[in-house]
Amino acid sequence: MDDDASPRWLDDEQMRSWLRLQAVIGLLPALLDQQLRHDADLTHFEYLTLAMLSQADDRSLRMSDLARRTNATLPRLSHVARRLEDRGFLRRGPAPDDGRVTVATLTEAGWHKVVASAPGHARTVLENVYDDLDRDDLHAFTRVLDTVLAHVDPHDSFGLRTGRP
Amino acid sequence: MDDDASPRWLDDEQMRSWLRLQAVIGLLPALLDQQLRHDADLTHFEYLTLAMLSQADDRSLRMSDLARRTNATLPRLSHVARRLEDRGFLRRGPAPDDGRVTVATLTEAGWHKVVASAPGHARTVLENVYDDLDRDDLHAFTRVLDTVLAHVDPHDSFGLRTGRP
DNA sequence: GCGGTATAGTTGTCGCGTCAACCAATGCGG
DNA sequence: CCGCATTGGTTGACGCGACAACTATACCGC
Repeated sequence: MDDDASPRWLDDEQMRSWLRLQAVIGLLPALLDQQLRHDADLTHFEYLTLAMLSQADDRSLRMSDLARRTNATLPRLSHVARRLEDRGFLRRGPAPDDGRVTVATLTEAGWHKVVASAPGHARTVLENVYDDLDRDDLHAFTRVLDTVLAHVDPHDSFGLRTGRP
Repeated sequence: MDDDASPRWLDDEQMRSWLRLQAVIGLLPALLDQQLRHDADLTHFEYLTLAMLSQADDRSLRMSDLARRTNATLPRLSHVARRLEDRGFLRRGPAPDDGRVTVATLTEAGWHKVVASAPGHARTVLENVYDDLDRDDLHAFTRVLDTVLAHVDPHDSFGLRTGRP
């Protein structure tokens, strides 16, 4: 199956690191999801959707832009948007200038929901990831993530790597 | 909802890092899944299951142990094991000493499947994560992951933090 | 301004994972 | 030994996300 002529393997240090990375990738999202479900009755992705809207101009975004910022496919976002709309957290309407476009707008209830949920979410992130990292750790970590991102997100879909100092 | 009295927030550096970590967590698993699905017709989790069995004594493990090593719930593993058994990659049978226990054993076909898929998987991991990290990056990365793991995996379910040098 | 193509979203179907209910075997207190 | 709780696994129902098919609007050449 498309085997390389000279199959390489991870050395001991890389394997040690890889096992840990897999554990973090497996456990951290579940933890964030749990916290938000329990405290705010929101999926992490639902929270992310509302949070992105809350930071946008007029608290509104085109579905496509929202999908890009949340790293979601358009169908996925469409489903989630319907549920969030049913719960009264956002509205969807056609764009005046382009009839194909749908713009999602955060409602007042949605805004309050984000404001109420954000601190608990931030607290979870800080406690689990950043509280025990000193500045050197933090910088090294970010630099490594940037290196990885260059491969995993070659087209810079998130717009994260453009402003590297 | 259970707000702390003094809500904290991520500073700029932490936020920069967090956005990148989220991107990696969102994109890397999808990438590994794609590669294995395409090249080996296996889910990343199916591959992990077979790989763990391949490293165990007699290429056999109790379902509970296998679940722990793959970070899966028992129901999830049970479903996957049925599919893998249907495809002839593993067998399940009762344990002689304890009638409640089921032991999963890798078949010859399953062994060959792992051997055939492993190089492509390793190659993907190396190219996307480790090839561009020098030794200092690697060590710093592992250290940070260990720090994070101490929070997200407090009970050391993976048995990764016991042997830290 | 009319056909053809590209773009933006939505809807339906299917597969996987979670949760709860369930079944089977063990161990243990009397 | 005999309830009865505990442990190990499986099964079924439901929900979310991926993929494909579909609708509708806009753009483009002529």
